[in-house]
Amino acid sequence: MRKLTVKDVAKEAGVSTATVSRVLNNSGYVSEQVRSQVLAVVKKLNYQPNSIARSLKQEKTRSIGMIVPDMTNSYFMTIARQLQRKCMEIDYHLLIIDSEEDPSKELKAMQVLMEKRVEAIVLAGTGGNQETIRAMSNSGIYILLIDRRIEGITADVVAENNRVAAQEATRLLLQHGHRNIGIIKGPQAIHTAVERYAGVREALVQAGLQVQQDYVYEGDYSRESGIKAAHYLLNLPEPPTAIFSSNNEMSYGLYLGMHELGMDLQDIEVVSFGDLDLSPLFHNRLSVVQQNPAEIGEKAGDCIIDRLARNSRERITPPIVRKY
Amino acid sequence: MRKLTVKDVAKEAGVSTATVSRVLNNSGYVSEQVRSQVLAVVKKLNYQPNSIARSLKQEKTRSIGMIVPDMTNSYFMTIARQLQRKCMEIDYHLLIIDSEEDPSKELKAMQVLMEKRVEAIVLAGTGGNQETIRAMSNSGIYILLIDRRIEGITADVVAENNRVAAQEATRLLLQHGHRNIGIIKGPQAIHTAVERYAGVREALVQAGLQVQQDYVYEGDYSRESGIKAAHYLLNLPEPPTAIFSSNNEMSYGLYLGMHELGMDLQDIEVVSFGDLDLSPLFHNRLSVVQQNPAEIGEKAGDCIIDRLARNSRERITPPIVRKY
DNA sequence: CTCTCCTGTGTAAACGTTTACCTATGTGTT
DNA sequence: AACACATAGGTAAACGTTTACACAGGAGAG
Repeated sequence: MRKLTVKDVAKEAGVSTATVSRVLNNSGYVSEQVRSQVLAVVKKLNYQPNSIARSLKQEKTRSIGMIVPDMTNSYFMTIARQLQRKCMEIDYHLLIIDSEEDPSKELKAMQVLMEKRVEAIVLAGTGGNQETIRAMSNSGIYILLIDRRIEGITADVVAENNRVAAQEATRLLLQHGHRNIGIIKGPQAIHTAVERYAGVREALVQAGLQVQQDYVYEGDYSRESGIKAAHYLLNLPEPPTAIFSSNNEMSYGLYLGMHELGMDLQDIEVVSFGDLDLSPLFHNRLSVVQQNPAEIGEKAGDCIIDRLARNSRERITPPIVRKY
Repeated sequence: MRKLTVKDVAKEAGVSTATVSRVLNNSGYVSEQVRSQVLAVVKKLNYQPNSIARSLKQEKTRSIGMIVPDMTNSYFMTIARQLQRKCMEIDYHLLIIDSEEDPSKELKAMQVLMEKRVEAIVLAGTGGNQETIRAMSNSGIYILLIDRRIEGITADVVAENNRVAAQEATRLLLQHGHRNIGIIKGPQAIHTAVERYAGVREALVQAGLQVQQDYVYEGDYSRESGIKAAHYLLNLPEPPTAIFSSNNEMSYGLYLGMHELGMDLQDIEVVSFGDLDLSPLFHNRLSVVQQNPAEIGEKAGDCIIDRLARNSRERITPPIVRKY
């Protein structure tokens, strides 16, 4: 029950291994006669080429790596799915690793991907490991940042325009007459969190208000921190009448916290970055900034294909920065 | 900027490639002197071994494949995360592919994994491809079914006891006095759906009731089908006073549907398989069957390690069927 | 009729590792 | 002194592909 090799096929078909390879790869010249003969044998023996050997010889692994900060978050996995589809189309495969928002795990992941000789890395980073990222980029591997920019790294980026979106979300609250707005911001190591917070501040300043630090709570994008934020903000002497929440997990936490406090969910107007399941049920008092992960995945795939197509190596182009 | 090989390291360190390899793998004898010398060179040149070449020579890829029916579903990805952790521990990596609940994509995925020479496949199947699965299993690769059994396939399975859980969930509704219970069941090609439906029926029969087909709606585990189910069940001449929903996505749909119909969410008592985000907010009228994906991932990892540890190949043991 | 070029096929050398086998020391035991 | 055995390290052959090169026959051009 040993695995078959190209030699077995060659022998059975009465040709050389070179010919078998040519048939399998549609390369070089091979007569129609022999071609079908070989294919018949392949089918008969149920031969499956060893892609490891192929990769070694061709010095191409036909694989790309992806590092996400939370594998259980459907936002990132929607990106991943779209990317995987694109990869499949060009016969590549996607190797997904979860960094769990932990820079040291991220580092490990990058090393693994390097050893696996992936041809590109799609990275939604934790914000750390700048030196390693730079080193890898210099060593020739294509690095594409998604969702989050990373400070000090110049590379292609596919991301949403968090700042403008946050501005608009904030303006919505202002238009509804709120002047006392609570802010649940994300961890300031993460680019999206910084951008969103900046957007909120800008909108407030434009409206002639100033940001009161008392009304800002820094969470870590987790549900638990949303609960804490709720307890903090809603127990202020003069609680906010509206809250901006920087991501959906924290918004879940916010609602859970309100529930713990015995409040009616409608007591506060909320605007959340990222959709919530069941959000339609809250629609009178909840607005969300719709994100479009599928589109990010799509565009990331295009970037990758673009780069891999031109056999790379030669050009040292300035990074293309794409914002959507 | 060519990639370094073991030869480069050997030359630089003034030793043979064999010695370098021995150092890197902690195998065979090598003096402390030479060892540190080699390691210094490795560090200095920033050499990274090519795991492709290693895999080829060793005929081990140190990789395992996983096929899930929905990559964006946090249930499966929680399993995946746990599994990936386990894999990392033993220096394996996990290759995750999304079948999107589509048997033909599943087939493609299996072929890719075979060519990649993964050492095991963890499969949450679509219910199809029995012949291929059998063939692969016969060809020596270890196949571990998770979450869902597959008809006609004998293999190790790590799954929850859906039937008993569904029974208990149903009994809860019965205890609350409901006699008119709507059922949203899942696609009958999928094992979990069959089991859950069976559990519900059993509980009803035990209570001396009989299943009325009018009150059973077959969805496809998607949110949309949950919405349709709501419209169907709640527009019956005599609508149910309680509903059993076979998975969480359909439960989301159910609530969205109720909302569309202008109903109060509290009008109906619901028991759902699989937790919902924000479910605490509904607690008076919603109960959920808590699932434990992390535990499934954990146990699946154990199975894999177990099997890989004994160098396999020799034993033809009867499959271990594990139910949790 | 010769020269060139296209077609079809085989031979063997890579790709970058690991490892079986060999040789050479030293060290302790009898 | 003779032997066994542990230590240390080199040589070269694999692993399963792809592909550069070589060669041969046939066709078309001059």
